[in-house]
Amino acid sequence: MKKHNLGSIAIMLEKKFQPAKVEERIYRQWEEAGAFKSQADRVEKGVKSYCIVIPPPNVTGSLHMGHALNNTIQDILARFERMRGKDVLWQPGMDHAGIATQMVVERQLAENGEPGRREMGREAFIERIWEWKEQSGGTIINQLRRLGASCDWSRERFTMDEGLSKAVRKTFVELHRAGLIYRDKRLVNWDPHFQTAISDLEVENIEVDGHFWHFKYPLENGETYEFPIEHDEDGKPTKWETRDYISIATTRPETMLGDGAVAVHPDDARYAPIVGKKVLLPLADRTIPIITDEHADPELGSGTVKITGAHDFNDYQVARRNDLPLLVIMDEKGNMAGEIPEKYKGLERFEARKLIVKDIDALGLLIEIEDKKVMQPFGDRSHVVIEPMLTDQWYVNAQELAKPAIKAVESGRTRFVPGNWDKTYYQWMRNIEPWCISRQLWWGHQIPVWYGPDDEIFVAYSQDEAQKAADKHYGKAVELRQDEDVLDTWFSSGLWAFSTLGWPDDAPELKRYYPTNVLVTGFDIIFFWVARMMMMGLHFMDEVPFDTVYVHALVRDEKGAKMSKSKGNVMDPLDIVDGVDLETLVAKRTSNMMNPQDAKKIAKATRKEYPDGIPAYGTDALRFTLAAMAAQGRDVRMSLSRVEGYRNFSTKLWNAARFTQMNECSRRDDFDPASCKGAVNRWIAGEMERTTRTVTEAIELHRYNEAASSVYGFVWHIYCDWYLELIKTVLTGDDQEALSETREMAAYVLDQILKLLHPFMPFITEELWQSLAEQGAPRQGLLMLAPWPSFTGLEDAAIEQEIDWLIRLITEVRSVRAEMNVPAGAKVPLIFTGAEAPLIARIGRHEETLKRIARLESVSFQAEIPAGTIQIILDEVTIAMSLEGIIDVEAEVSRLSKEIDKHESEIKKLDAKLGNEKFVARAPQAVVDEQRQRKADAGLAIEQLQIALQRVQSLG
RNA sequence: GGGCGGUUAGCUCAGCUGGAAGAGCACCUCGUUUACACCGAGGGGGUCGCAGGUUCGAGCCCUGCACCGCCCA
Repeated sequence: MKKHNLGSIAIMLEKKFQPAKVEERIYRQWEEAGAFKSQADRVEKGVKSYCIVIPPPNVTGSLHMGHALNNTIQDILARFERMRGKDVLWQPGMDHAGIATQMVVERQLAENGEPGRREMGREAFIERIWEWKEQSGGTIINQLRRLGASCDWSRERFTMDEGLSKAVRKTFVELHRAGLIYRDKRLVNWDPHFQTAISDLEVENIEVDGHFWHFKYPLENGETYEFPIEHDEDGKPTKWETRDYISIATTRPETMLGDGAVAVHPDDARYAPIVGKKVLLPLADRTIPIITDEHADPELGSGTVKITGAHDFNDYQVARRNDLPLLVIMDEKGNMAGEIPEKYKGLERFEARKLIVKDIDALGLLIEIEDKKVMQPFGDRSHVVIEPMLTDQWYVNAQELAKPAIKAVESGRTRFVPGNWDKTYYQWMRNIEPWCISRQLWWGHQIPVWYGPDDEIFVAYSQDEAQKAADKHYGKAVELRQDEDVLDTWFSSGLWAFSTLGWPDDAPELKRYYPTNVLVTGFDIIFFWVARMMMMGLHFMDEVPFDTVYVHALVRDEKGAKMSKSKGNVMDPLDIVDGVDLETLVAKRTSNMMNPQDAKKIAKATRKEYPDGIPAYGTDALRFTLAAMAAQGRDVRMSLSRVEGYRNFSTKLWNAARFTQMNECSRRDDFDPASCKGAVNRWIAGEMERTTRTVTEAIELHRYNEAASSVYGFVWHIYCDWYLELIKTVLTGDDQEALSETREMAAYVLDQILKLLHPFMPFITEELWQSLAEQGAPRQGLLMLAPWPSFTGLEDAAIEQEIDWLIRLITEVRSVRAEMNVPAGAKVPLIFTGAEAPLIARIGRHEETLKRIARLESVSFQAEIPAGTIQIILDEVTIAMSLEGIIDVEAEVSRLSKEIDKHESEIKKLDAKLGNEKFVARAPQAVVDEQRQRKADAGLAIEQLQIALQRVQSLG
């Protein structure tokens, strides 16, 4: 390497970017500079605000690929808008995750052999959770820092904070006063493990191998009827049998003890004779009626359905319609209870099932057991079978709140990107059910409801206030007890977009940042969260919480499978950043498994897929991969080869910077790219303008993949492949004027590249920005806070055409050399024929470069094509390469013939088009002209190629 | 059953308003040229799922079908 005098301060860049060495330092610099901070008090004219609220990760959570994608996109937007001069607030925080957190701490207590939650009591347990939160909660927040997330951490919020809790209480009280929160007894999804109600959304319906048990329910008093058992072609019964029972089928035999009726379809003729009669419910020793209801499907099984109103959602509707009793036959643990025979009381529900089937069989009433796939509901946290249960709970009238929320999207006040997600939103919102908000947990916002001695309800902001109201109501001091339940975590998350900004207080942030600009989220929580924020935001703020909801894809594994612990295909984003050895990876994937029996299989697959573990690629490579793959409306398949490719890209950029450094490409403060005289410099200025525009527009439109690939292509295939190659002659030449212009331009363009790339690759760009500061004019500050580039007027069609021609020429020469197996070191003469003055001048401008890059011995002009040469046809000129002694005539004939074929088939296609009168008549003139021009060009090329062909053939 | 999406190079995917089928990776050949082998140069590779239709013209618009995925019931 040639030594340059760079002065005493400049230290040559290392050969490669080393993320592990740099990332932490850079992040600290940003934080120390206060670069992430929003400035609600900034009053300069024209400074616009830009706000994103983070989808609050769960306090128990740790970073997965979904978070990495979600937060990379948010960070791209935050950094982009910050550089565009906006006052950006990216509001971070976490939610308290009622069930999950309680579960974690309870498990910890059990592992330590400490007293359980109930033994220690509510207050002590909650204290314990806070302790846990301080020590090990929120690991995800630090992991987000590793991703480079530029959140305003000084404003971090937690849904259990005092401020947010105040917001929750106010919301509850006001909705209650408005009649939009009420208490009701309905069927809920009951989780027998956690012993709490959960929402529909926390229930996963999974298809499992189950059974259809067919029982006989005998008719009361031994009555009989004729039941058709054979039919003719028209479906008319031809044979009957006498039955003294009705046949029912169930997937859940244990619920039969709670049956209130047997239903048949009103049009089902088979059962018409016995409708209204009663059957004797086996084991339970009571009778139940045979009723008609549309719910019974004549096609399914025997066409009858037993109705257990208190333990099935469909049956519940039937029971209500038909005024049937709702018999609760299980307790909160899922054990049999209530008005049932003694022998079943206290039995666990699946034990009870076995016994009941056995007992029915013993009575001779079991007809058959059919194998059947059944959809079974499971708690998404507890993984136990969810039990529909009839309980008293608090509800939000979601139907009412949904009305304005639907309207807001219909009218475009909030817009989904990509647009088709609004259908999902509508579908959910228009069929919304009452929202059960109470949870039988301890961790969360305790419901601000107090009960008097006679269960009179007092809803208030505080105990004091409730007490006052109660004392007034009763006319004396009474003892109140607060509702023991807490609110659904999503109740507080629903307020997130404004509670984090200070509501209900009159905070400056609320005024400045609400409504927020964009919400970035995965489609899986449109229901959970987006819908609820829309409802709450519109109700309490009278304004939508965000203008745009950008819905990104799910991150899947390389094969397209959803990442999950149980499949053992989870990839930890930080393992891609930092690298991980095989044993650690295997251990991670096989620990704390729900199905430990899968561990072996998963370990084996992991060893096979990553025999050497995963190398460290750094944060920038991961982020760029996610951005480049985040095309709208598509899932992201995480592929390490893509990450590797983008890691290579960062190395490429790094080395381009090294190159400029070695060549003393120093920045000049007042440099104006429009001032350049050199053709190559003017050309790169135009390309830079185009790329800047594309990247800017693409980010604005949330086309992250397009922005990423545009800047990628510019850096690698324009700046590195061509620009830096084309300027090498100037850099080593002695034209001082051209040299300084070129050095300044090279440095200038690199600076713009760093800016354009910064939102995607914040670390390497900031590092280079600072390293290159040592050379040339002093930096004003961090790249993170540097202004986003914007150019006009640098594009020049003539220059573009010139450099494009030069590039095509070089490519042609290289291609011929490769095909003719000209040794890489061999320099050959190049002879132009048919070149007119402007072209000769153009060639003159690039002669040195041309000779260097195309490995030419000389460039000359002649009237005739010399013998013993190979010809290249480029537009109107024929270019001869003198390859005396090394021409492979056969290869050349085949090369030229192939070229001719290509043009001929092109002409054929064009002829077909142009020969079509309708095309000529109806297509736009410009299109027709273009086709004609193309045909002319192809014809000319063929002519020249044929001449070349003849010459070569004459050699052989 | 209802809804949404997908099917383009060996793989992963772009392709926006209909007007010359693209990228990355992989593959083949060559290569110590003043940044980079995590590199450079050159090259091969496509019935755009199938069948109709609209249009001067369809990967793109319409209809039907097949297969795959997701959500809801």
